[in-house]
Order: sequence, then C-alpha cells, then structure tokens
Amino acid sequence: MFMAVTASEPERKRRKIRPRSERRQQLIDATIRCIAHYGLSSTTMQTVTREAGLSLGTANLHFDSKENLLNETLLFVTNEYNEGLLAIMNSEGIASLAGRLSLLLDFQLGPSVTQRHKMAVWFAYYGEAGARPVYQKICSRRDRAAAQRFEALFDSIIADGGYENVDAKQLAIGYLSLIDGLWLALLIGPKDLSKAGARAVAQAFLHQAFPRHMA
Amino acid sequence: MFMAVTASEPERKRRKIRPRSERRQQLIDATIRCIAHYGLSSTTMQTVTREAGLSLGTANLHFDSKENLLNETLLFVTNEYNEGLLAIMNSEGIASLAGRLSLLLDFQLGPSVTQRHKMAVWFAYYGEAGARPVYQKICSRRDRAAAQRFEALFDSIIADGGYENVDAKQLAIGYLSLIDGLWLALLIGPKDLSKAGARAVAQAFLHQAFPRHMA
DNA sequence: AGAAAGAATGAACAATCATTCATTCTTTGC
DNA sequence: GCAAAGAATGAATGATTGTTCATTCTTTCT
Repeated sequence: MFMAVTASEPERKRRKIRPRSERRQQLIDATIRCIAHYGLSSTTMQTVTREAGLSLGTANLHFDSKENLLNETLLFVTNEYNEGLLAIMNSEGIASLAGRLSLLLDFQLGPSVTQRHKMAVWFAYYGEAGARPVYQKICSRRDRAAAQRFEALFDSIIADGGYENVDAKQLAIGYLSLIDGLWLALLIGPKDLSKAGARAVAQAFLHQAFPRHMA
Repeated sequence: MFMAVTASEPERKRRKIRPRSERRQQLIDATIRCIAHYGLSSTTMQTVTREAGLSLGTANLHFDSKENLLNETLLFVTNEYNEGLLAIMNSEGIASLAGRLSLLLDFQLGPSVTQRHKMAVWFAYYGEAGARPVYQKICSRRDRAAAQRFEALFDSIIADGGYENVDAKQLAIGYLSLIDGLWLALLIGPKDLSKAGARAVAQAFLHQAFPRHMA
C-alpha cells in the first residue's frame, strides 16, 4: 500500500542550529519572563525551555544545571543595571553635577528599569538571598558598588554646593534604600503609586538634600 | 526465648495531644524559621514538620494544604506587624506627636521587627507576590493600611508644626518605601549597614521633613 | 558530495514533593 | 475505669522535577 507519509505527518518544526552565546541569551531571557510570570519557585526547566521554544536537553547542554542557569540570569540582570549606572556616572557629555543626578534618577525609575519583568526578577532573587549565599553575594556586590559610586557623586555635589551638616555616605544609603523601596511599591501595589509618583518622591528626597542641584 | 523488649526498644517519644490553635501556631512558627533558613522554594512539608517536632500528617490535619499553611503564615506575620503599628498609633499614653513618631521609628527599625527571621519572611513572600495574587493581596492590604495611618499622622504633624510645601501623602509613601529599602539593606548586606545606621538614616529623613518634631 | 563535528532533541530515570488514610495513641466525660 | 472523640502518626501513592544520553539533525570543511 502506498501512503502519502509526508502529507499526513503533523508539521514538524525545522531544527535550527545557533551559536552557544545566542542560545544562552535566549534561555536567560526566557528565564526572566518565567520568573516574572510564574515566580521563582514555579519556574521549572520545562517552563523555561518551552518559553524559549527549545527543548529540555538544550538548557542543560548550555548551562549544565538549573542552578547555574538561575545564577547566570541573576548575573545578567545585575550587570545590565550596573552598566546602565556606570554609563551615566562616567559619561563625559554631561556638564553639570545636577544634570548627572537627574539622569541617574531618570534611569533608576525610568521605563527600562521599572518594567514588571525586571522588578519581579530582582525581588524574586532578593527573597531567596537570605538562604542562598550565591544570590546574596551577587546582590550585595551590586549594592555595594552602587553605594560607593553614589557616595562619591554626593561628595562632589556637597563640595560644589557648599552643603553643610550632610553625610554623603548616609545620604547614599538612604537614597538607594528609597529607590529599592519604591521599586517594591511599584511592583506590589501598582494602583496606589504611579511611576511618575515614585519619581516625584525620589526627586523630593534629592531636593531636600541638595536644593541647589535638584528642582 | 525471653527478651527484655522494652529495654531493647529505642526510646519512643510520647505522643502529646494539644488543642488545634496551639498546633497551628507551632507550625506557623516552624514555617517562619524554615523560610528564613532554607528559603521559600526549599521549604517543604517535611522540613516544616520536622522543625516543629511533629509529623507530616499533623500539618495537613490542621492546615489542609501547604498552600494554606503558607498563606496563614504570611497573614500571621502581617497581622503581628500591623497590630504593633496600631498599638502605637492609638496609644493614649503618648502626649506629643513627636513622641509618637519616635516610637513608630523605634518599632519599625527595632530589634523585634528587624530580626533576620522576620525580614527574610517578608521578602520571601514579596518575591513571589508578583506571581501569586493571594500574597499580593495580603501584602498590598498591609501597605495601604500603613500608608493611610502614616498619612494621617503626617497631616497632624504638618498642621501642628506649620510646615509648608510638604505633601503628607508623598511623605508617607517616601518614608515607608525608605523603611522597606532599609530592611532589605539590613537583610542582604549586613556588613555595610548596622541597625543603628539604618535608624539614623530614617531619622534623618524625618528630621528633614519635620525638623521641629524629630531630633 | 561526503563526512566529521557538534548542536538539538525528548523519552526515560531517579529523586523529591504534597497529600492521603488506615491505624495508633491521648484525652475527656461519665 | 471505660468508652467515645478525635488528635497524631508515617508508610504508601501519584504527581512533578532536574538530569541524562542515545539518537537525530544541521552545518561546515575539504
């Protein structure tokens, strides 16, 4: 009996071969979406690979283990944020300290950083950091780096503006804690607080500290 | 053959019967310790019941499901915090607004609330709240309640002190976000920031806003 | 064109988890 | 003391998960 085998077969997706780095990024992106959608504890290798449009084996081929994939995902998000900060900190096209400060605020509470995806990932890892030293190390390294940069910037602003009775270190801790808290407020209770509202709160904080540098 | 059966038996713990409410609290306490120690995603019915010194079946007997146990644990921690705030807010033994404000700060950054256990539990649930509507509802209800109370208090302080150009609502959001961020800083990077340091940061925030009410 | 290299697959496996329930044990009311 | 009520147990179950690896499929190089 003759049969049109190819016609009766369900469509089979053609397998594509792509370089390792591209697959890794594809899987990291899928992991971010899964964590935001299902939460860290319900993010499985199945959901991630399905989200990425790949198979189970591919994830282990490129990341060896789930643990490693999660670590690399946290590292990616962390680096992305740090590089965004650094780019503004070191940018030479900005003349005034006030302009730099304003740009930093725009970045930290801007649309790129305050996407639900990104914030959900941050706090998913923060929530587990207490029990997982690896997460804690990555997160605290990021926080320390940011704190040092802001402290240096605030030092310059204090010198520039002749502000008195202000401690740059304490202000940096306060400002960065405020930003973290505002992210959390945006993530958990989106009805009470708009992004513009959060921006206004942070701006008011900086205005209180440096009235001659922030409107 | 005669055998000293009772002597050769390993010691068997005598089973104790306790009322339902006591067992529930015992299991909730164990859940808090497990979340702080193992993280939410590694907290299993096994680890919780072992930590509580009870058997697997007991947990399901009193809570029906793991999901329910986790919800009740979040509710307990939330209520504990809310009642602590309310007790100070409604206390009649405090004469001045300044004193009340100071007590609230002491409570929010005091030793009871800033135990590692408690903070780890907060952020474990916050981290999953993006994906679990139940957690989000409980958390956001707490946040809204706290924000309203602080807004009312700040309104009184503004009227009392004749402060101008300050918005009570915005200040309340800022202050509570700052507290959340400081908790996170205490939990993740305990070396950079002491509890006294965190308290100083929050105090500075309030001093900037209400210089005649906070030292 | 042909073959070597290695990327991709997913069924199968072993481990772990929440949940069930027949049984055992305490307490309480009489 | 005795029996009823129901609290406590933990082995067994079924579902889910991370990981493996024999096989299939693409691409590249000669």
